[in-house]
Amino acid sequence: MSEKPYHHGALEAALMDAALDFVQTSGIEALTLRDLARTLGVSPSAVYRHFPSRDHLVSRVSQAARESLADALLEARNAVISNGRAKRRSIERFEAIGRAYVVFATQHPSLFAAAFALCDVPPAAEDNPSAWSVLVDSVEEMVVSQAIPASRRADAPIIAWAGVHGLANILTASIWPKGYAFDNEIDAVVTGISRAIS
Amino acid sequence: MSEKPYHHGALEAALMDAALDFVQTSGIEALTLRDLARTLGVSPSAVYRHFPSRDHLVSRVSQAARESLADALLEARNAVISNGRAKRRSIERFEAIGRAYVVFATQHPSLFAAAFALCDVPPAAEDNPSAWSVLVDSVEEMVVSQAIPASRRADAPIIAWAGVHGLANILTASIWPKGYAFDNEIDAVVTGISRAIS
DNA sequence: CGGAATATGTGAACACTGTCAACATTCATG
DNA sequence: CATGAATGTTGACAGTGTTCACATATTCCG
Repeated sequence: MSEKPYHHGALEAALMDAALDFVQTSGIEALTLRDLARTLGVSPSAVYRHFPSRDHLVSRVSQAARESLADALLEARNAVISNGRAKRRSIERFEAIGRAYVVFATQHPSLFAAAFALCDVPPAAEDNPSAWSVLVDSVEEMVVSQAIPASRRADAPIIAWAGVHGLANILTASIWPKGYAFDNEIDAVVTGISRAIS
Repeated sequence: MSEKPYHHGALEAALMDAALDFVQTSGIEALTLRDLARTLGVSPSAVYRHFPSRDHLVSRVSQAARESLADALLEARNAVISNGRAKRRSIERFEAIGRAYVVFATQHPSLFAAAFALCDVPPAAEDNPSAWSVLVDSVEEMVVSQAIPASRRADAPIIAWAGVHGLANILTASIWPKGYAFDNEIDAVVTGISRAIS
């Protein structure tokens, strides 16, 4: 029945959860240590027992966002029902990943922005491979299934990432030329990427 | 000989200049009204005689950055020496624009980031067409010279913008998979875009 | 010309932020 | 049980955007 135990018990995890919630609704730059502490019923300086600075907290949130994105990509890849040959299946998976990337950005714009917000605190060394390696693996699958020539093995991931990342940024940055509809252009870019790496 | 005239004379222009200088070296989020006022030898609240809020100032800086970018694109386009046919020339111009986009971003990363920093204050209605219309015009030139099929007229600008914008963001956001060199990938993406819209 | 209206700059305040040092409380481990 | 480590609090500091009352210069009109 103790109303307020002196120790929270799991502040670090609670901070991460609350921070992620807040970022999704208000954007990462609006995230405030004092707000966070307030909603958790905790003093502002308590945060410093778990994060050396606000930037470190933001960096962890950013990392979590990247993992969310990677999960969404993998899920989309695995959701592809493929009754065709390996060649066609590899292409369908690749395009599903590309679409999922842009869809994730439009459905969770603040999270997506947070995922790639450049923070002063560098992310942990081996942290971003996840989404990247999903892409690289998908390209490799296309190579072995002979959907694309092996000579494109190196460049294809960059080309693909640039395409979907650019479209995602354009769509979420409210810089959008009039007269273009979202879904049509997702298709245009994804199929364009497929042509580019064929 | 008056050491400090009460009125600055051209504060608004001076503010814009100083702000642009500052942004190029320190990034737009580090820009501070008080710093700005300090370097201009002026009181912080003087800024409010020319900009309703910091966000409006930032919005103007962002707009100026976009104009810089558009200028760089046009310059690159016009620098193409074309002794070939119209068809080949249109492609060379198009690719020069694409390269210039990415090069601008890598040479002025803070300015590029500022150009597309989403600010709470919406940019003036017809402000971003410039860079966009350079691209659209270039695509149109390729269509009339029959370098690309007319059926791609609508999608080509989006595909191209997504590609170079994505690469530019990836290169400047310090999210760069190891083992890839900048220049090689600029080439890979630009030529990839050309294939995508052919 | 001269005075009034207007434009521009100043100073002091307000609420807010991240951060830190000193102190309080609880937990864990000998 | 006692002692040190872990965790949370309080109060402060400098710095921020913003506003309000006031000071000064410029412009404009009779």
